[in-house]
Amino acid sequence: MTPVTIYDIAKEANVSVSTVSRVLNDTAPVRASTRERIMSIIEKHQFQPNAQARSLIKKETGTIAIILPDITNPFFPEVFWGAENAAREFGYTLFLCNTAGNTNRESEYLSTLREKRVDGILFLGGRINLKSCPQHMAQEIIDAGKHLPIVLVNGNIAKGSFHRVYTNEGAGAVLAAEHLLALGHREFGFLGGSADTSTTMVKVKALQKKLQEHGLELPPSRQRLGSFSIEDGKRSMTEMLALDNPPTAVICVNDNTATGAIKAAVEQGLSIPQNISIVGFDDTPLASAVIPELTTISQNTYDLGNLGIRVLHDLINNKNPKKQIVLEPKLVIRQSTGAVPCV
Amino acid sequence: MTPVTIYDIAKEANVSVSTVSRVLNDTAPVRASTRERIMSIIEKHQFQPNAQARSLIKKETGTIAIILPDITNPFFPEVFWGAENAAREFGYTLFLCNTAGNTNRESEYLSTLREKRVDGILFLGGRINLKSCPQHMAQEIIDAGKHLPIVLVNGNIAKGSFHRVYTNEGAGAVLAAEHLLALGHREFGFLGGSADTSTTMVKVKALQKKLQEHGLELPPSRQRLGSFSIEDGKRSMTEMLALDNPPTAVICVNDNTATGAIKAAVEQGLSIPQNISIVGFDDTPLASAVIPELTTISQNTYDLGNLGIRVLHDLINNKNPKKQIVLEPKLVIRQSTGAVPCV
DNA sequence: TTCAGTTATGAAACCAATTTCATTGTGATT
DNA sequence: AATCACAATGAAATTGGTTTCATAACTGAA
Repeated sequence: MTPVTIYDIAKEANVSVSTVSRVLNDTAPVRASTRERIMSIIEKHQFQPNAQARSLIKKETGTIAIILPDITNPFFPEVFWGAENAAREFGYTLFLCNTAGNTNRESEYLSTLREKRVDGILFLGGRINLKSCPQHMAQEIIDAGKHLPIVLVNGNIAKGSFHRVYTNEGAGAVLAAEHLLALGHREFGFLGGSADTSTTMVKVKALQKKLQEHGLELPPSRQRLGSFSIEDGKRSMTEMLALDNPPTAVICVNDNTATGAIKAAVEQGLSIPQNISIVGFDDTPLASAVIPELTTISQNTYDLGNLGIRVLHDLINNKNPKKQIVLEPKLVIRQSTGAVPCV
Repeated sequence: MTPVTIYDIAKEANVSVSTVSRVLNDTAPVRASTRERIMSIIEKHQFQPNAQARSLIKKETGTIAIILPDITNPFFPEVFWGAENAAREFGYTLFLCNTAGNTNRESEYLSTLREKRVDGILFLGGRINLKSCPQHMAQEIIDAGKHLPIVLVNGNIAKGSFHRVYTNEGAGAVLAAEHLLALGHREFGFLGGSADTSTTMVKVKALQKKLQEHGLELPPSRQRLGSFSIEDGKRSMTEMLALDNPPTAVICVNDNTATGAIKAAVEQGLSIPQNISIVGFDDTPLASAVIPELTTISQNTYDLGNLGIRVLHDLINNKNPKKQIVLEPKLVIRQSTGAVPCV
């Protein structure tokens, strides 16, 4: 039951623990015959050195944590997958910490992770995604940052000096707008997300600016915020369709809400894209699963995680990575957008 | 930069480390004034005890690993979420390990996790989901099981004596069949999954048996296996619709393939459920996102993870949990099934 | 006042590895 | 044969905590 230790191996092989350690880590020459004898004893007992003891002295755990709001949102598993593959390259194991948008949970995890001496933290969403995350609200994150490397993905903290990897979401909103403008649309709507998240407001702002350039506007009645869920997208879209002047083109904060929007439109007897065009965001698997398939803005989700870990790895090894990496989104045209309907 | 240790605290407070440890763990009475003095020094330095050092002597890490095939498959995030909430109750942090169906990766993770002395492992999919996972193929898992507690979720290993939590998937297939039989269907098809996974074959077997009871059969031409993806579901469904005698009711291995099936049917100009009925499996978010919404078999995905951790926790604490927990699936009727079309 | 029983504390052992330093053995060079 | 370089190994310190054991100080009862 009690696991065998390096001392047990040493004893059975009639050598000192130093020698066993050398065999284990190939850190100094050991006579071939001795090495083989030790190895066979290791095999026999299926001995595995205790990583706790090792990291105690090495001052590194080979462990990184990913903190994110909601793994059941299909955007995040893709980020995780990108992160995990990079982590594997460098030999890290990953803690996954869901905060469920709960600030307490965020703080708790931050504290636990510091106790467990993770080598670094990849932080997505939560507080760092607030429209403005003021310093006092992010104190635990800033404090944690003093003790270990942290990389922020798709977010920021006012006055924080964290390394960041993020998508230019404003540019994404502009891509969507340009696509719809080219199709002749002039009546726009925006759907989903909550007003205190930057992922929402950055898009709204960029969209408004772009429309203004074309002498168009995005009236408050055609901005319906809320949460990031399918249900909420559906509800909001239903409301928007009941307006006196409903939009002919709707841009959504993510694919979830866009899916909800499609459902609402279909329920109202509308055809997509004949009667109304809908654009999603993120290009999650949902985008191509839905009928009609969603035109959406892809944001290199996999790379967000993958690059995040690479930056973190450099940070851990004092390699001075670039402070910011900005990824440019792409427009993916599918079936949910088309020419403006004739009036 | 170098983190402060319990020795630093002790020195600054003019006490021994034992006393600081007592304050930290409340393991023996400490004079109030001393306690306060120590506490304030701890606060001042934001001292956090090193969990590595602690677990070295306590022989527990407060860490559990979840091994699963593919976190981007929407079934698994829900399992993880259930697991995480139970884990939090007991104070565990979770490693997440994606194997991507790769046996090597599975073995590697198993080895790393043992080195890192996780308190236990929750194992889903992968080898344990093979139609028959023979002992020699699962040797690493069995070996790992000798050294630490493992709970299998939705899977099994021949001759292994692991604790298990799983859904009665055969019963789920029967529920789907009964629903469709009641709607008058007599021409059935089955879609998706790979022939060497038990999650696929259990359903096929149960379905065949049920149909036989009604004097019906499931000919090989109407069983199209493959992978678990949307794309594959679509491809298989297209093939099946090209048969001389296409089915009027199709049961799918999961919601992904069912979604693919819907897309294929729609592409062929069929209406659902007027021309053909489709049933999914798992009740993932996809099931209610898709249009028409999927009739599907719900398998208490959240509980699978949540109960899995509870069993594991009992196992870790020698509390002798039940060897098996079987969850019964439920039929969720939505829009993708209807009466058999008149001939 | 003395004795027992707590309360409060420190010294040192322990956990399981790595690493430094010292020592011995070996073969090659002069 | 003496010297040197390096191969091969062990003893002991170190990492940062927890825990046991011993002891000093205090409290209340006899």
